[in-house]
Amino acid sequence: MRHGDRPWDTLAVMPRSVLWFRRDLRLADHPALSAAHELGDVVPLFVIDPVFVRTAGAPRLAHLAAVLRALDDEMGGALVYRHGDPVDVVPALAAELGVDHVFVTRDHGPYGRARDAEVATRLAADGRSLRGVGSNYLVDPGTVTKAVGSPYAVFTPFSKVWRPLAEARRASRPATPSVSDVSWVGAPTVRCDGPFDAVPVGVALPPATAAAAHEQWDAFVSDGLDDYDERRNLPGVPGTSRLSPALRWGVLHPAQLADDLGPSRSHDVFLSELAWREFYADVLLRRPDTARVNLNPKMDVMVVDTDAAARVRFERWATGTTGYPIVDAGMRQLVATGWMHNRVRMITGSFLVKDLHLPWQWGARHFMRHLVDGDLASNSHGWQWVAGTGTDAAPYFRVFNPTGQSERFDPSGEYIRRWVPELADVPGGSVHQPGLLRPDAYPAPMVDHALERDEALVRYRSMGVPIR
DNA sequence: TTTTGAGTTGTTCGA
DNA sequence: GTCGAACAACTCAAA
Repeated sequence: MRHGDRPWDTLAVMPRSVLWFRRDLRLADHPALSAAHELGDVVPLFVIDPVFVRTAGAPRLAHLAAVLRALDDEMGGALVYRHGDPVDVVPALAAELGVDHVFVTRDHGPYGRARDAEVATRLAADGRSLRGVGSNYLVDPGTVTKAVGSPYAVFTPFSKVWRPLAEARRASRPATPSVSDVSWVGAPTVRCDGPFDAVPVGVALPPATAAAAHEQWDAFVSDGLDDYDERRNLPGVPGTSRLSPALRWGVLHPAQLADDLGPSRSHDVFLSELAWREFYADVLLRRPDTARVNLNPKMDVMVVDTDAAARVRFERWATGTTGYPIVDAGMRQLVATGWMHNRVRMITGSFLVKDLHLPWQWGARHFMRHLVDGDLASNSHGWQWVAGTGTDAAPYFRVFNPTGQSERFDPSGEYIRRWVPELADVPGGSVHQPGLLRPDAYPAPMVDHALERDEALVRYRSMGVPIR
């Protein structure tokens, strides 16, 4: 928008508030929207924050752009985009519009909380307010505590407290105003431009519209959810909902998924996965530094490799040329599509930490750059779980065997053949055996798993301190 | 107050 | 091939 160009002056109605969208890119089941709507006409805003654009890979940006386009369409093209640091942009827009309130869904991440605190301060200096309503979770991070008030560091006790709270949240939520009831006050002269328009889209992205996400969920509920317990671990079959990107951006709220869950074992396992997401958000809220450092400080003395040779090993891992088919398949699926099956996230993660002896932070950063569903809390603590530095109560000697995992969870080799095309002709189960595969076309295993497993155990034992 | 038992996702070895 | 033990020892709630 050019300086001095004030489209608001020509509007027939005066907006009463701004709804600043961040990770809540939907119109249904949206408490902040409901609250804003009660005050009157709403200006919907999305701020293109250079901090995000800088750190996000192409599929991530492309998916976000598609989601925003879909949301904008639902609002009849009213969505207002602004570029820049929200700390400057949001108070400036509120002043320009003369609105007293900026509504948001509360953000519980380290960056989001610091940003929102600063925005709130700036708005308050002007006599305006930032009003946080609702969250992207069934239970707000920070609510689940032990009897003494301290947070949980182990999942199972957390989830026992979480479940009834989640059910209460699911059962009681504000009515969603119908889209036609909301008076969006947009500005047609303010277009989405800049980095988003230049995003190359060469991969199949997750559903961007709320309708498509709901359709995908309904399809999963009718065909998949009942077998979730068994099939979720098989990367070669569509046994998961694949809705993590929709949850990441708030195209769906987890309450909408929980609505359809019953008492069966498989449904319960799915609810547990939602609980894990909320557990990790809770841990990161209470320990914002654990996106970078070990949750368990006793693990800080653990020796990891960071020299030039380590960087070379990291490159082979990142490019999917380790010579371990299941690892390479996963790493290539990640880069090609912006998504990786969860079972394979664990296998590739374990390989980076325990076979290559690299810092989990290197793997976490790579995942965050590429994952369309990349969520700081789930990603950081998923990695810490694999590395044995985080919330896992199990001892350190749990080391994944990439070949064994491959044989167990991709027995037919279907997943491997899909993502490692040079092995497409290798028949049946022989596709799991590294070192015996097309030596002309496929790399030999870069390390010997048995040796590196021993090396990892030696390093853990040599810390000379209790593990926890 | 102290003790006890279970804890997302594992592997290997030896009987 | 299947099965239990060993790996080694923290957190948390219930008894």
